[in-house]
Amino acid sequence: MSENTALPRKANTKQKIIKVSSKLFSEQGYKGTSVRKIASEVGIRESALYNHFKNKEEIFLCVAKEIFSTPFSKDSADIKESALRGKAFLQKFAMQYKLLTFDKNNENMFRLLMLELFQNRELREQFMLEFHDNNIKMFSEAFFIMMQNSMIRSGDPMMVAYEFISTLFYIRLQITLLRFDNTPTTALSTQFEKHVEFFWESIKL
Amino acid sequence: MSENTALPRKANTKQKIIKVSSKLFSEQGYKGTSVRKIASEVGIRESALYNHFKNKEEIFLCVAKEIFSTPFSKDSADIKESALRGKAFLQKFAMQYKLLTFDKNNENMFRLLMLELFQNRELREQFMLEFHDNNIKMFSEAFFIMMQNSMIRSGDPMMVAYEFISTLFYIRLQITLLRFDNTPTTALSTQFEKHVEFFWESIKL
DNA sequence: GTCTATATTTGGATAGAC
DNA sequence: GTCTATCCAAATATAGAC
Repeated sequence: MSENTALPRKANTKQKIIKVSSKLFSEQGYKGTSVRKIASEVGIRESALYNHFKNKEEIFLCVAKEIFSTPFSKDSADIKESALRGKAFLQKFAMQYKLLTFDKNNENMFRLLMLELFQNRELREQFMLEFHDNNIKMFSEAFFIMMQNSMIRSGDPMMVAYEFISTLFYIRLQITLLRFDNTPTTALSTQFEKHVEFFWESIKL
Repeated sequence: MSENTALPRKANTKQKIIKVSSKLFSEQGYKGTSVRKIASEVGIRESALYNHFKNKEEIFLCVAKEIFSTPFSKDSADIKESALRGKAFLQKFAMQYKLLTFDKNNENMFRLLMLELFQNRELREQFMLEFHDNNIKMFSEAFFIMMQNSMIRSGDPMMVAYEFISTLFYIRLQITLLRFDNTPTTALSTQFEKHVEFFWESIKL
């Protein structure tokens, strides 16, 4: 067997640090996670950590970068086309949202975001931008098109977007909270679908 | 002037500690707030703090108690009556919710709740109960009554309750985030009202 | 790149005088 | 109830040998 069958070991210490930190930060928060704990869980001494990162802050920033690296494809090019599919468009988005909610890695990053939201101004601004503004913008466009095509009742497209998104976020927060305590989320597992159903009934013509 | 014109001074040290801690915890979180900072802001030595509280944890618990002491009157006795008022009932609740959102003290407690939500299991459970379950229960009742009286389209009352509450929460979170950075909330100031408008249009018969 | 050793700071908490 | 003094533990970070 060649020496890199599984992992290149040494060269990947940095990756391992990121992975471990990612887990710890998302469970205990920034203040609650000590460099000691990170090092010990990685299996090296604290001093060795500083060969890979300047300080604790830099480790955090490296981890935090991943929070907003969501693989949501929002090609505003084909929004027009997608919007014409009406309910199916909403369903597709809600399903992607659901997948993210239950994806282990995205779940951790979402938890980290919530944990540090009020501790980190930059995180707040990015949250507003990526979680809110961008989605509002996209859905405003979509709902506007639906209105033009008499698929839904007319009104302020941005308002409709706001209503649609807010509930998705709330469901995600609730599920993430329950899962953190290993509480079953069965009652909520179909909430995303139900939301789309209810919402479409509310706006369709 | 008698000696208790303004404040009884000594006897109220405990109250001052609670007030100061309340502010600090809600800004920096539990870990981010040191007993040193609390004592210094109160104007006493750390050791003196321990005459009033056993330890830091006890101070926090004392502060945290206030989080759920919301003065929401939910006399389930007059729910029946209130529900019959339909839209006005939703408006009234939304306005109370709005007041809480902008009330300085409630704002701090809400921020503290969000800050420690993923750090404190008991807080999570209380959040689920007080912020979610109780409201869902009340609104389920109310919407059920409205359905029976053909005021709104029929469906699962709990689902309708969920949709109504989730957006309120989202608005509150967003406003609290903005205000933490002293960002103007003008764009959101009427969001509660708009939500009720949109929502009522969605369900009314 | 990792280790041992150590510097330095900060934080929670107690003892005992007043 | 508050103060001074002090203790102890934990945490971030660096120096220098291997």
